[in-house]
Amino acid sequence: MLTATTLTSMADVVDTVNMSAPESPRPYHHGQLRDSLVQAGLGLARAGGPDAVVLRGVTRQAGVSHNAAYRHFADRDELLRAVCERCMTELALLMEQRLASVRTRKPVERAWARLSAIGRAYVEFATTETGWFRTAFAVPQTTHPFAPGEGVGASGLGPYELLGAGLDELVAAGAIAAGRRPGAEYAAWSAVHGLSTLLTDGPLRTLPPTERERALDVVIDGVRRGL
Amino acid sequence: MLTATTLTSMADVVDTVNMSAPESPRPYHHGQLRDSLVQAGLGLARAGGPDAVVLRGVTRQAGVSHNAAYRHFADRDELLRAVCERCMTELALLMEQRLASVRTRKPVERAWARLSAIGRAYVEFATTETGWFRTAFAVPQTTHPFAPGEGVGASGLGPYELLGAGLDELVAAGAIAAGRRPGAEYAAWSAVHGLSTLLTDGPLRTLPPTERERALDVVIDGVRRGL
DNA sequence: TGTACATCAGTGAACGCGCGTTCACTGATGTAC
DNA sequence: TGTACATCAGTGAACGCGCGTTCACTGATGTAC
Repeated sequence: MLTATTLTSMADVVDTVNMSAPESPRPYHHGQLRDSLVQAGLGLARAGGPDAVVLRGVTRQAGVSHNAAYRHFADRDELLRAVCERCMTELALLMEQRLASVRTRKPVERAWARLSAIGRAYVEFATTETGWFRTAFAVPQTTHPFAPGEGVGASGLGPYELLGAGLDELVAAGAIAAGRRPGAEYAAWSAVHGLSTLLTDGPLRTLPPTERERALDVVIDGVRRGL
Repeated sequence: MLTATTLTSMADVVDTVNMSAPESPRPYHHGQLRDSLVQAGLGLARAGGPDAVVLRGVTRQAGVSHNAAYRHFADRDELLRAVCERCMTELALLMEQRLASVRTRKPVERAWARLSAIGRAYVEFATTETGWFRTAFAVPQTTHPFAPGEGVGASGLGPYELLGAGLDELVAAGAIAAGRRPGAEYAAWSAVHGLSTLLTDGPLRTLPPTERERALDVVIDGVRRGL
């Protein structure tokens, strides 16, 4: 059940929404307002992070009166939740995309390359789509995090499950001992998530690109050695 | 130049500010309003994070009209910056405190224990003082991050320098090869920072305490093995 | 030591902003007969 | 096939909130003579 588009095509969708609104005077009944509002929210999140996802903003972009949103969302939180989930999906999609381009065939080498791709995609997403990255993790506190089946990519797996699968592959390929598998998510995930937040909102946000690359190499290598 | 108090005493200070305001009718000239405002900001940050540090809030708590703040800060950002720095100081102080209680004498063992203490203090701060932790890293974007001498603890070192010193000790003690030292901050810092944010604002925020401990162990162990 | 006066540190009222949310409403749609 | 009517999906005006910031002001302080 893939509803979100890929990274590149997403920009087009958002632009389309922006541009078509003033052109053709929409009929009284919008038809797919809910989708349009989430789409608009995605655009706002991309540029300004979770705080930019406001009811009046999305309705404005959809060319509709502000309280029309209440026909589709109970309140702002419900809208934000929907947008957060889509951001998570975008992350999953990028991870899948980067995973798919791993060419190596040798099992052990391949398993490591895939884990590395997962981690690098994560950091890539954070640095190139900072607004979405921040939004993906800004789920309203009332929400139970990571309900199964939410924010999943084309494979039906979310970012967290993709990481888990990557670690499983490592064991299956004999790259790491099965005894090292339990809890490995914590180490790997913490490392890439930490680097991501340090580079985007944190004290490393002014790091020049070459140094960013170096930091990424060190972190990915650290995870591998740590396992 | 140690201005901030320790973790435990800080609560008392904030409470004192809260309670003394209505009791004694303050003279027209406050005397140390700037300090009081930052102190109040620290209290707000503790409970509600960076967004809670608002001009009208700190002046309210200091028992002063809202625009009195403009005698001491150019705008809200300047106030927030001051509060952020104090939060960073609190983090440094906790790290120093936990470092000081490392008893082991054997050099190699001691160096590892000290690095572990640094990492654990970091995560402890994030989970027990979440508001301060979030605020410490919410420095307004206009600020250059980590200007030297800012947010330092009693030793004159900030959190980042403390970590660097810990890694240096590891080399000095012969616990790790000197060749592994460059860039090691990135790996270690990313790991503990990532776990901290996942546990506080992220998808791991609902993890039960015992599982949190386990995650922390895995991450700290992963850093050590990674080095 | 006394006094005029500049300077400093507060006050209180007001403005404008954008927001979430509610209200009574109206136009469009679909369904039962 | 035609029509009454319930239901759905929008509209537009309004409320209240808390915020940052500015304005003209006033009380307190300190300093030059």
